[in-house]
Amino acid sequence: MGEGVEWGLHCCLVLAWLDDEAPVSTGRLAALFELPPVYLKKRLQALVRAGILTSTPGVQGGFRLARPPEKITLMDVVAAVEGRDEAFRCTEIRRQGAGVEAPAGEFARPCGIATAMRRAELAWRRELAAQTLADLIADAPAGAPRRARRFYERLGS
Amino acid sequence: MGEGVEWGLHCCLVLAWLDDEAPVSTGRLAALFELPPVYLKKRLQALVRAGILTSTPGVQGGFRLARPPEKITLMDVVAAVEGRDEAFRCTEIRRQGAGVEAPAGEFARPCGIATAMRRAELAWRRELAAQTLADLIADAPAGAPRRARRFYERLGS
DNA sequence: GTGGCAGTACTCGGATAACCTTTGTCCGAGTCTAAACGG
DNA sequence: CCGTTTAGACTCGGACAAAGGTTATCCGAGTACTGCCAC
Repeated sequence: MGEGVEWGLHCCLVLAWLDDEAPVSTGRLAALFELPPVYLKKRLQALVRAGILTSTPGVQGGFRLARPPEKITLMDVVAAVEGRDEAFRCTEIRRQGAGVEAPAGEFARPCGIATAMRRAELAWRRELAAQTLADLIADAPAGAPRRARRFYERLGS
Repeated sequence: MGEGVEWGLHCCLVLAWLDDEAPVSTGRLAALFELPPVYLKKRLQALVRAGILTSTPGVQGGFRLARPPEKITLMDVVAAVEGRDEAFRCTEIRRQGAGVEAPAGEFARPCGIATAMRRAELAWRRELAAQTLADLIADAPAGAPRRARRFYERLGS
């Protein structure tokens, strides 16, 4: 899994901490975590396409959360950054080789291996969908949001 | 996730179907699914290193299951092929940027994001560990094992 | 005829290239600010 | 002094290279079979 997921989640968390007063630019977000600014922007654009963030162009522009944190699940962010297709991809090799002699009806039911892998991946998705940004905010250390705000305001000077 | 997982699982299933009469060579396994033989061998070697398969060199050599199918979980195969490290890797970016001003004790507890991601991944692993090769055998179509054996024997001619 | 032996063919194992996804970077389109100018 | 205009600078957005990982391949070490030879 790419590092963009970690970046996206932390950025969303910071955006929630900053209380949506004004859009936060890529440079400011990158400075908050010492990340490469331009590449971070590329990843945030994926979140914009998924409808998790909204972007406002122009000077004083930037990103902000499109929904309240309670309405954004970790699954949303992961799917936006990493893609919506499943990790395990069944290529139906059971039909090749020895499978070409099988009656066609045998492939009506999905491959058992694909089913098992999909079941596991579904458990993963379910767990991710059960956690929202609001839950992360609740579990975060108490001082972190305040420190982020102070750091952000000092950044403007 | 690489395609080697699908290949490895199907090969393990075939090895179980063939009843462990004799080692099955890479070429035979590749023919059973029309896969590139040499690259398939590379992936099976990973299963050997993990102790899931045993390999016997020499003519008439090949691979066989190291344990009965009830003792081989999908998690074992996936971990052997794909690696044992977690998909989400926390790089502790919370300590960078605004985090450098935080008191050291704040980082005693693990990052909430990493915890949430780990929880989801644990659910995935738990689901994979709950399914064994024997379960896949039970759910497979009845005719498939017999057809695999016939195809395999005709391959020797 | 039978036991031993050497040759041979076939197998796994690890080291070696090609392709592709991911990572990282750049420049153009659009927008708000702010200063300058005229009334 | 105030409204308008115009230049500027900063932002996002998508198109463009470089790197690491995965995919695919080749050659070397080892083993069992097979045919041959000696006894």
